[in-house]
Amino acid sequence: MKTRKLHEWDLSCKEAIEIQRQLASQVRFTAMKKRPKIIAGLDCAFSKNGEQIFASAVVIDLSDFSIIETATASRKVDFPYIPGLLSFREAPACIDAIEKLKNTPDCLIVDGQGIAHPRQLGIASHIGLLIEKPTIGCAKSRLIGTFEEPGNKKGSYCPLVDSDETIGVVLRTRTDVKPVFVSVGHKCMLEDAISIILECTTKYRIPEPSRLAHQLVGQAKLG
DNA sequence: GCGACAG
DNA sequence: ATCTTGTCGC
Repeated sequence: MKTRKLHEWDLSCKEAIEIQRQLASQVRFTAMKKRPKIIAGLDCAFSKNGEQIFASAVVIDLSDFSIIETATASRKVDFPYIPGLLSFREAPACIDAIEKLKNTPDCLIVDGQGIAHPRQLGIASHIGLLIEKPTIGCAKSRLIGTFEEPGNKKGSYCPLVDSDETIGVVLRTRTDVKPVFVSVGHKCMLEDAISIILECTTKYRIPEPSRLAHQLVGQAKLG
């Protein structure tokens, strides 16, 4: 699928932060029109020496979780890992993989935060703006915000709060298993994000699209 | 200055 | 993210 170029990627931290501030105002929180049928998962991995980054996208049919299409890409790493600036390190490779997809998913789940970010522009939101499609951030740990421990049953969740605002939820995707951090990426509402993540989660803690993308990128990294 | 800090 | 095997438990 097509993506658009919103800015350069060869940036200093200061420039990257300024771009995040500018892009954050473009994020939209609109209700998802229809229940998504085709969903994609995205994930990255790095070579042992840390010089190469790999990204993979897996498109699945939500009705039966069958894989419709997959794509992988790799390139040289050119930005360090800095909390809050993750997208400048991983998004370029992700975009490469996304551009190889022939199908256009109704929604894309990204490994990381959406608006639950210091400047409301986590990697899920950033990628959402680049592809102009609904995106959801599903992270395995917290970046910012405070929260109470959700009930231990699958489906229970607690708000993730920052400055008196609900920026996401801490969601239990499996009974008695560590919860995940879900936040809106772009073009959807928190309620959409929660239901979609739960709908995509079956046997494991991580939603199926993301889990499959993780497996695939692990393969791509090997050879 | 100290502690926190997606992947 | 990455370095890494077996092992306890349902």
